[in-house]
Amino acid sequence: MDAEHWDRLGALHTRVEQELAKALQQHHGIGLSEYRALARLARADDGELRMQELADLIGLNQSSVSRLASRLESSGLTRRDLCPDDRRGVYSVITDQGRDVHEQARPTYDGALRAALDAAAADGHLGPLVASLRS
Amino acid sequence: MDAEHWDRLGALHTRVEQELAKALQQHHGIGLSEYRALARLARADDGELRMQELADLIGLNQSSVSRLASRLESSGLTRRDLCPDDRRGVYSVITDQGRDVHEQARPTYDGALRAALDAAAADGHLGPLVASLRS
DNA sequence: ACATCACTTGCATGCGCATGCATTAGTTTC
DNA sequence: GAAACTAATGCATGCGCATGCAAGTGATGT
Repeated sequence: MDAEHWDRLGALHTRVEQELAKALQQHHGIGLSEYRALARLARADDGELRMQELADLIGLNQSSVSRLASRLESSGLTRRDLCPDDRRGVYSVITDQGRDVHEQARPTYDGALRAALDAAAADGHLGPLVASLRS
Repeated sequence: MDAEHWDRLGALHTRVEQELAKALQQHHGIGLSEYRALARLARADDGELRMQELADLIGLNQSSVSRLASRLESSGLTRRDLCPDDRRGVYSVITDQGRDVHEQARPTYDGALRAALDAAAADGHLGPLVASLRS
């Protein structure tokens, strides 16, 4: 895995993420980070996670997650809940509406992922890489 | 390759790219896109590429590349050159100083890539993925 | 003339870094 | 032991930056 191969992987990543983002934005009005946060919350116990946990799980830093939670909150997809035993802590909790949006968006996401990978596999430059990832 | 695997690949990508960016910024005062543009220009014929070519090669928008070229230009690493036979076109051309910076930065980039991948390989969650990429 | 192409520019968005505020934990002092 | 200081932790906010999209500018071709 040299710089050349990493470049190709980056190209693949960029393309696929762009397609995923476009599909989610178009069909559900949410971004990629929003979707991933909802997905993590949906499978968490009680649908809630501490901010920093969420940050680690979706690979964003703490401040980005704070703003992300604000966006989700103002869309009614999550709410904030104070941690009872440590009043510094805040839970981000998925709402019923958030679960609905996630349920509806999941097939969009999965489908767009398959489509994007298929398209990349047909690309002469990226095809072999995709094939090796799928094996 | 389902959503779960794609998530892991994204996590790996994010981590490694961050390390690469940090290393380049710290040791050479340039960002990742700047480095990649220099690398592409350095190996192009006469060290020059049309804007759109460069955009395709590094996976950025054409408008982003226009701004990227501006940044490189104001740092003296590239210059713009009008295309003689098609006056709509603009070449971005690497300067001697740009080649120097690229030569100096390349080992930093390659070393940071190796280090980041080694670190990820040691991670229980990402290790298998890195191993499969390296095979 | 009109459409197209290559690039630039205005604008909005999402991100990371540095910082600040509130809370908690640990340590010293009396 | 209680009060007071000093970190350390969890999150929010100000700021700047790179990016994408959409509209604009100028050159080319038909």
